[in-house]
Amino acid sequence: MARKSASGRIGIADVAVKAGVSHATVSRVMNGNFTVDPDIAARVRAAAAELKYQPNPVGRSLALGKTDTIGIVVPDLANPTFQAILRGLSRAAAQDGYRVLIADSFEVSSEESILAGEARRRCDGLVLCAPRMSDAELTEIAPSLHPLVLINRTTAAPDVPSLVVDYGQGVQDIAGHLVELGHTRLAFLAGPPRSASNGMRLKGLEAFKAAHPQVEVTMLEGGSDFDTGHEAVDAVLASGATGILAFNDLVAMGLMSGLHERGLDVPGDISVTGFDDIPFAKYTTPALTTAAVPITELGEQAWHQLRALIRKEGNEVPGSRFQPRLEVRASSGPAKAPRSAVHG
Amino acid sequence: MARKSASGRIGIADVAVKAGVSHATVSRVMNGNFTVDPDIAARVRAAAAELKYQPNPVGRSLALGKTDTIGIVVPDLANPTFQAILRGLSRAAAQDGYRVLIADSFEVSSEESILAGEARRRCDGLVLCAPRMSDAELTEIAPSLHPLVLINRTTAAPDVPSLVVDYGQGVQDIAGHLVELGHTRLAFLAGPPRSASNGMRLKGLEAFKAAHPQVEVTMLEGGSDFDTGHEAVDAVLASGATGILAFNDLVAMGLMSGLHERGLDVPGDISVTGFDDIPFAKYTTPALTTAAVPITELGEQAWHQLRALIRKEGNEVPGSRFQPRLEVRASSGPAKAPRSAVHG
DNA sequence: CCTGCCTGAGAAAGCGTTTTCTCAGTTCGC
DNA sequence: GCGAACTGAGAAAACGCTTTCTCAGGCAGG
Repeated sequence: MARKSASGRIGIADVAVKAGVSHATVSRVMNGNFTVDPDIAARVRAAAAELKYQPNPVGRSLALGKTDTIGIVVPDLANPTFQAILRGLSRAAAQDGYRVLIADSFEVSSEESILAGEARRRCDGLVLCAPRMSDAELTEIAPSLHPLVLINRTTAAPDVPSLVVDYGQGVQDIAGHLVELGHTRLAFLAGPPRSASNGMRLKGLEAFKAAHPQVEVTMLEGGSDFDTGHEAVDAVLASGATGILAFNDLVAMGLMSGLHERGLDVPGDISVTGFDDIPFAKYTTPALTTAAVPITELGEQAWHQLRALIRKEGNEVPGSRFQPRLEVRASSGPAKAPRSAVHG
Repeated sequence: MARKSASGRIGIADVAVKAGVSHATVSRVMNGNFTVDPDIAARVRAAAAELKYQPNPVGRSLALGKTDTIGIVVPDLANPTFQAILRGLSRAAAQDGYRVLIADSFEVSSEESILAGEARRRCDGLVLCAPRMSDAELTEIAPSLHPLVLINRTTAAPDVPSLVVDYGQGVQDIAGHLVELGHTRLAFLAGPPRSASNGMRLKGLEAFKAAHPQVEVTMLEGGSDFDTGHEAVDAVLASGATGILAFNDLVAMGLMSGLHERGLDVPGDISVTGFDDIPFAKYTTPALTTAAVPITELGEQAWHQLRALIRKEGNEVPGSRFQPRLEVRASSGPAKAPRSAVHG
């Protein structure tokens, strides 16, 4: 049976004695160093195969100073957006032989920076996903986290590319779409107050209001999940708006569900729009009008940026801006003509 | 400025010289070893704080022989079920100070075992999620992966707890529910052939058929996502069944969407049921009747089992069986009386 | 035939920790 | 007051690997 070294596992030393060479030589063979005599190399490979030797990555990492692992910290692993980013990131990184370590901060922003630091130390680089921490804190810790890439957040710290979705433009597109359909009273069902992406939406709406003074836009407090939307029915109806911009698709779905329970028709009575275009959006009844965000691609891009940083490629650090694409489906329709105030 | 050792980062050696002690002493202080003179300990702590010293986890891992990290390999990170398991696992592990490394096999079963091995070597333990590999292969590699816990799969290999959802019982519950509603012609929209959980459902249905000879159950080929359900409309209608058991909620949603496009009413014309009770299920129109699987809890339990293994607690390795809970909602209703065979 | 270059492999020095081993310096008991 | 037990901290080994350093041996050139 395979002999074991002091510890339980087979190590480079075992292969070395079996092949009758030094561990240095085994290492050379395993790493494709061609300064080894072919015969000896073959002997080593045979020994390694027979022993089923697999180099210990921890020892390797220590010697090489790299782990072939990157970290990602997200505020909430339950959020489909972050799941999609994780997926894109993981897939792209895997293609280059990197693994990903996840850290979920559960929306407690005070933990974020510790979590990020810990994750970073175990990895070769870090992706910080829509961090909830303050700008000051972010700028402060950013240098210690390098190589670092930011998603949906920017910072003054140097050498930190950031990939951001242009939520501001997205809501303007949606609002414009609703206005074209004849809606003059809109309502925005906002997201979590600390969310930077919510802030961007609000700014976008301000711009929209400035450009369309004739349109009334009511702001409603909200959140980011189904229940938020479901519970917002009363507030939405009270606003008198006929076109609702929900913070995201989840909220929109919750809202549609709530409206349906009240016997209201979407889009007959009220038009509802989402944001993100999560996979489910196509399959709601009615199918949800939303702004599609190429979110998986975002994760993929995050890896590419991070990879450039890790490899110290001189590429100036650009970051990118992603434009949402308006996806018109069945949940938005012509504004109800005031006269046809059908009850039910 | 903080002096740096040969490498870029501050190490234990830097703290040692700053505090005027040996690195051994610094290590002792950092690890709460009380055989150090309080004055010296204070000096060390001050130096560490001033230098913002954080121990390098890789060096630590090598010395300690543990990484405080566990791995999980999933067949498809896009699948809500695996996302939920990951979430539960990650949360539970984090509470004990463990991080999780993810590996996505993208449904290519040939890669699974390599992926699992690689992940395992970097971690203290592994969770294998519904692996697609053959029983033989699983049994073969299981010992080399220990500590290992299996989800939705069992193996003959010893010391491998496995957590499985009783899908067989679940489908029987759903079928029973439909029969109670008066349905006598059912159809099962199956999942991926290689999926073990699909196999369990099939077995459950066999048992059901044996117990209810008067009920006709048609088997239809399928898959595990929306599109599968959406494309299955024709096959479903052709079967003449009035009660459809979809492989999971996603398939059910796709199917409902397709039926809706054909102008058919759910549950008026056809009852549709799902499986899993993903968060979206409550918010479809109509809300989806399904079998709720406590999936996040599954991830949590997986961690507890794995933890016991890592800590070598003698607990006999039980594994657990999770019973789905029938969740009756609006998508299932009384079977249409045969006379009212409305066309379209 | 001797010097010098070159090839190839072993010895050894890291990588950054923890931990055992060792040994000064104290304290205690007799 | 002297050896024994004890305390506390430095030296060194260990963890498993990579890589530089070193050096023996082979070969060509003068």
